[in-house]
Amino acid sequence: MLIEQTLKENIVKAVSELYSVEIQLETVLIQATRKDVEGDLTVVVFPFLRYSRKSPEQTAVDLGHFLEKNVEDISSYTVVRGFLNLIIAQKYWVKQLLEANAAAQYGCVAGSEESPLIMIEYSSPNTNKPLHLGHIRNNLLGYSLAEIMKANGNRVVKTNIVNDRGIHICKSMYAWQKWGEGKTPESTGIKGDHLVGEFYVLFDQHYKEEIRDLMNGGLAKEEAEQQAPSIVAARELLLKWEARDPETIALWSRMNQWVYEGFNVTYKELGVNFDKIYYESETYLAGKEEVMRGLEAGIFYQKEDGSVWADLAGEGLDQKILLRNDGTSVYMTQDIGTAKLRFNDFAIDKMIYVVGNEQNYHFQVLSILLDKLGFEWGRGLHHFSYGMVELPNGKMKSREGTVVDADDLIAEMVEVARRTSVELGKLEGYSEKEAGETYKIIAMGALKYFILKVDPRKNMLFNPEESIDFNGNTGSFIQYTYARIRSVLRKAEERGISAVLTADQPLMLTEKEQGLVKSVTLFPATVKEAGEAYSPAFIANYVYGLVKEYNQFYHDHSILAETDETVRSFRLILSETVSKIIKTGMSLLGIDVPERM
RNA sequence: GCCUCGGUAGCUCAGUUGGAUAGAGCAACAGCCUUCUAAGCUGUGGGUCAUGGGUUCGAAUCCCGUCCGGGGUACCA
Repeated sequence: MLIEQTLKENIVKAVSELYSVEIQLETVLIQATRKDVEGDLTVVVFPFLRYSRKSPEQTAVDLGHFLEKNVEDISSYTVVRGFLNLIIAQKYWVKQLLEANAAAQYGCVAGSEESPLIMIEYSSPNTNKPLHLGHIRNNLLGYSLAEIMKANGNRVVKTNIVNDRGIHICKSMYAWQKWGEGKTPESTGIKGDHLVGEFYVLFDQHYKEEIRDLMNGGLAKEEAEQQAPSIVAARELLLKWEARDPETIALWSRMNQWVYEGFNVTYKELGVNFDKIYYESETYLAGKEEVMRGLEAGIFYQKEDGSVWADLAGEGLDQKILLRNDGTSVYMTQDIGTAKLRFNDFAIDKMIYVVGNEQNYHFQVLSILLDKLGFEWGRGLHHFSYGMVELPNGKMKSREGTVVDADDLIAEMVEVARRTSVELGKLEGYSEKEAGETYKIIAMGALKYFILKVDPRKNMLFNPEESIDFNGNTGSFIQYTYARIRSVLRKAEERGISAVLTADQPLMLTEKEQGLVKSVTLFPATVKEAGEAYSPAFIANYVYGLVKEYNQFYHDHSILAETDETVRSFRLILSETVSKIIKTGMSLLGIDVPERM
């Protein structure tokens, strides 16, 4: 059992005995002692002054005396400026370390059949263009979130809603029909999603030209935008699609298939996957049905032109359109249908949507609408909202071509990792295949960590020139530390050194060793906290802190050369435990760690 | 206009439920490879935590105002 809990209980007892007041366990605050002050854990005594009616110093002494007497692992205490600093017996830290090292999945809670079922939606691409940097952030956050939720003992279903229908797809389809010359991924050697994306761009180019020509011919901008032949043709395709025109459907399936094959390659590179994929083309009708049901039930209302609306004035919001006057559905309609199908398919306890913060309003409304429609889970939807990725020259705009393509970025990261590794003379003796795999692990580690270490809620800046970094607070630094520990452990094995240690063995720990063990014991709380706050960044920054601390320890202490067997055993176990935590922590971020680098 | 989220070192970012003297990395400068991997370690310089008030033993953190920026705001997804 962790000592914090014992301490809290004893402080409650102490306050009761000394000052005759019963306080709540939660009001007791215990934190790690500052590095420059003697002690391990610090009790903040200020909240108790009103009960003790004494000075902070005197109150701290009262409590310190009580704890020293009543808690076995407390060896002594100091009082500095009203803070009670407890010094904990070294034996306790050794015991904690041995427990951590022996645990099968230290810091993680095993789930069961009865564990809450959490569905996490992430990725959710449109099928008219390849994935870009913004999608990468989404995918990494979603995957990591799922891993963290699992580590906290939940059952998790990862899901993806593919926006496979709509005017955007028809634009690519029309461009391909008109200018495609029968090109396919096979005939051109171009990845399917990129090929379709090229036609989307092509469409936009022609569309813009047409608008310009029409405006030169005297039309107003709005009229030109409506009358341009390309957009008229794309709309026709959409109508044909809705009417299930066989030829249109065939082209639609064919081009979407190209995109899926392309996406799957990128997903594999990113290391993300899904348990269940929904397609908008299969859910939007269910949404329409729900809206019509709501209309009949009087929850929604219809305007003269036939469009269907929700009045959310009572919620402090506006009017929201749900069906256009031609009966076609909008974004919201589809999400209603998708949500309904999901809750039919799975016994979901909690639904989490990983979607950018530009859609905060959308999810606020979705939650209310589902609630109005009588779904008791409507209010419980959780929108995991994250900020945008910005480039040095501003936002990414796909139409303006200022996007960082996911595949290009990954390829570039791998290349830089390879070059750096070769320059540093690492991986000698590795086969080309082994080395290639390691470059990939390093490259993806750098990319993933760079994105996940940032607080999801905030917008983040990505500078392609500077961000591809392998030094400092990076995934590579963490991987490097892991590889080095593994190397030490291999050497120990080669030399026939094994670690033998029990908690009772007398041991004088150095300040760095003790600090490191303390950080190790924080890991389970970190995972739990991250699970509640849904924050991979919390895990990332913890792991970095631990690794930094380990590196300092590593440079100050020899591990293998130590002559004292007890000390050497302790350091070996400490190193091994740290490496296990690195591996677990990084896996919660979806990052692999290499045995060598 | 209204709603919402941000503003911490030159740059990119941390900062647990309010706790002690605000922390890393990058960039700059100076050191450290014959030992277990130098993708590392050590040191120096760098801060009005946007700003003004409030709450209290104590505020980067909570509340209010102001300034700046992102996003949203009735038929794009």
